Parts: sequence; structure tokens; C-alpha cells
Amino acid sequence: MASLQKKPDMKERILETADKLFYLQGIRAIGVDTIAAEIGISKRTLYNHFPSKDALITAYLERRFVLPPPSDKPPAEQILATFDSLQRRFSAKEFRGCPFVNAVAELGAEDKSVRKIAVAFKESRRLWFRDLLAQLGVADAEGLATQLAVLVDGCIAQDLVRNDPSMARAAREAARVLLTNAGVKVAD
Amino acid sequence: MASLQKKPDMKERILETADKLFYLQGIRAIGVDTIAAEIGISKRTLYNHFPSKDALITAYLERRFVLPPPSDKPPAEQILATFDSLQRRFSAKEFRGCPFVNAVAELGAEDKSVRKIAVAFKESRRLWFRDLLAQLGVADAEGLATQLAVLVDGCIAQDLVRNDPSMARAAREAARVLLTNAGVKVAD
DNA sequence: TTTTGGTTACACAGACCTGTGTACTTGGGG
DNA sequence: CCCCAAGTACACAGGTCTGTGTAACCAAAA
Repeated sequence: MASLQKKPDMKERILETADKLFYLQGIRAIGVDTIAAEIGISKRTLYNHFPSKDALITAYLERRFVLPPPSDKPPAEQILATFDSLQRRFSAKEFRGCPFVNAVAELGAEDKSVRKIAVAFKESRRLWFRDLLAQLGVADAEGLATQLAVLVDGCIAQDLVRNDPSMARAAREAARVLLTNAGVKVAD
Repeated sequence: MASLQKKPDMKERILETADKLFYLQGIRAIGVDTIAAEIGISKRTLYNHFPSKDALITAYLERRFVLPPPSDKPPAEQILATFDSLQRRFSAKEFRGCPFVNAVAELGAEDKSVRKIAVAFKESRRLWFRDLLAQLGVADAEGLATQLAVLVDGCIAQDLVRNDPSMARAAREAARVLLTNAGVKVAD
């Protein structure tokens, strides 16, 4: 009966706001007070939903763990489209690098759970590349997938520092060459 | 007359220690007290050499601004050797990513002076690549230099997260393909 | 009506942070 | 021998942070 959603899911609202602030300004730079104030709730409410800031950080990263949905487009196109999508995100000025890399950089290697999520994310993207390459019949799909993953993180890091969306185009061009060299027919 | 250097350059000792702690544990994670305690000096002495923590951070990054020295080796070899050197540094376990990228990730984009140093460093490495490529007669030295810079930062970010030095080999292999594709004769 | 669960307001503990003030020591160079 | 620069010990101001304790509030369900 759609009761107009009287509870707009407080937990989700907290996560949305934490995401925005953690991502744009840094995890260590944002205190829980700031997050609560931004939503207009009391700090107590926040701690009723998350037992600690660490739990909130973990939930923030888990919410960022999103892979491209399955697609019917040709695999080579999907791969190159990754870089087009990155370029679009670079141009939107609320882009500030890879949240997983940033979290590991900020929190240090000693934070086991954060690093675990970050590794899982990087690996799952690499596997996404690998499966597409396997569909294309590429011999060394593993190796090439790793190289593509390197290109993705490379242009993200470069854009983070330089604010230059064309880094995605450079990475795309490199990816095109690598694909061609592996025997994949690529448009363009 | 070389008076045996009775003052082991307090400023440099502070910078050495700040470098180690900032780099390994994060700039925000380390307080000036911690640095002073690690050296065994008083916090007052530290503040007599650096007017603020910000000044110390800036000096830390400036000290990290080191480019490869000029070399007589063939340009293509120098380029590929970059990735071998990275792989060696990845294997040493005191490697924790690019200090400039990490600083920008930690301190946010609003910190103008830090970002300026980071951009300058990234650009100077790109120019180092570009000049070597120009020596090789590569047509689009600018574009290829950017792609190589992306590969460097990509494997650094991947190793930061995964702790996998082989990321440097993957980047090196990609670089080899890109060079070959640009008409450069490469050994191997 | 009564109960109950989510929320609020607010104070607080205990830690840590940057930066300063001040008086003391100490070891060489004039 | 005396002076002075460099360093030391130490307290402190004023801010921030995470996390908790407590009493009140309010709306909806029973």
C-alpha cells in the first residue's frame, strides 16, 4: 500500500551522507558529528545504527562495491566503454579518485578489513576484464586483464592529481593498442 | 677542514623521520609529537625548525621530488628499466604507494600547495618519458608519454592495494607493447 | 490508554591534536 | 671565562575526535 515511506531508511540516509563526505573530503577528515549534523540527526541516532566509525567506514566501502552490470554489447566494446565511462566521471567534478585506493592510502596497511575489501574490488574488476577477454579468445586473458586493470587505476590516479579527464582517453588508447596486439579486432 | 659534522643537521634528521612516518602511516595519522618522540627531541625543537605541520608536510613532499638521474643507456632501455626499478621497490616491504597521490587523497583537493607539488611531480615524470621518446623519433611522443605515466601510476596503485610486485611486470609488458607499436625497436 | 521503539538534546569522559610560553641546561667559540 | 645559540623539560590553551550515559519526547501500534 506504499505508505509513502515514512521511514526513509535512516541507515541508508546515513550511508548516503557518509559516502558523500568520506569520499569528497577523506575518511579521516570527517568526524561522525559532521555526518550527523549534515543529515540533521543527533550523533546518538547515528551510533544507534552503526556501532562505531569503523563499522560505518566498512559499510561505506561495501556500498561502493559495484560492478558493471552484464551487457549484450560485444566484449571489446564493453572493455573500451569502461574508459569512456571513466572520462565522463572524471569530468563531473565530484570525482576524487578510487575510494578503495584512497581508503588504503589514508588508513594504512594495518587496517585489515579495509584492505580486504579493496583487494576484493580490484580483483573482481580484473576478473570482469578477464572473462570478456576469454570470450574474445585472447590467449593470455589473465595477463592482459591485469594490464587493463593497471590502466584503469593509472588514469584514475592521474586524474585525481591533475584533474585532467583526458587521462581516460590516453588509457583508452593504450587499451586499444593492447587489444589489437592481442589479436582482437577493435573498431575505431 | 671537515669538522666531522658535529651537528648532524637537525633539520634533515627531522625530515628523515617525518618522511618515514608520514609515508608509512599517513600524514594525518602522525602527529608532531610522534615525530619528535621518534627522534628523541622535544616538540619545541621541531617547531624551531618548521613553523607548522603544514610546512613540514610541504618539505616532506619536496624532498620526495626526485627524478631519475641522466643516463647514457639507450632511451628505450631507460623507459623499461623504470618498471624494473618499480618492481624492486614494490618488493621491499616499506613501499606504500606514491607519496604524492597519497597526500592528495588524504588532504583533499582544497590543499593547494600539496596538489601543486603533486601535479609538478607527475608532469615532470611525463616530460622525462616524452624527451626519451622524442630521442627515439616517436611521432606522438606527448601521447605515448602520457600513456606510460598512466602505466606507472596504475601499477603503483595496484601494488598499494594488493601488495603484488608483479603488477610492475604487467605494466612493463604493456609498455613494451606500446613502444613496439610506436615503431621503437625493443630488446626482449 | 498504555506501551514501545526510534529519536532528540545535551553533557561528558578521555584521548589526541597543533601550537605556544617559559625557564632551564649545555657545549663551543669569541 | 663568559656568552649565546641550540636544545630541553614541561605545562598549558584551545580545539577536535570517538563513544557513552541519561532523561525526555513523540508517534504509532496494541
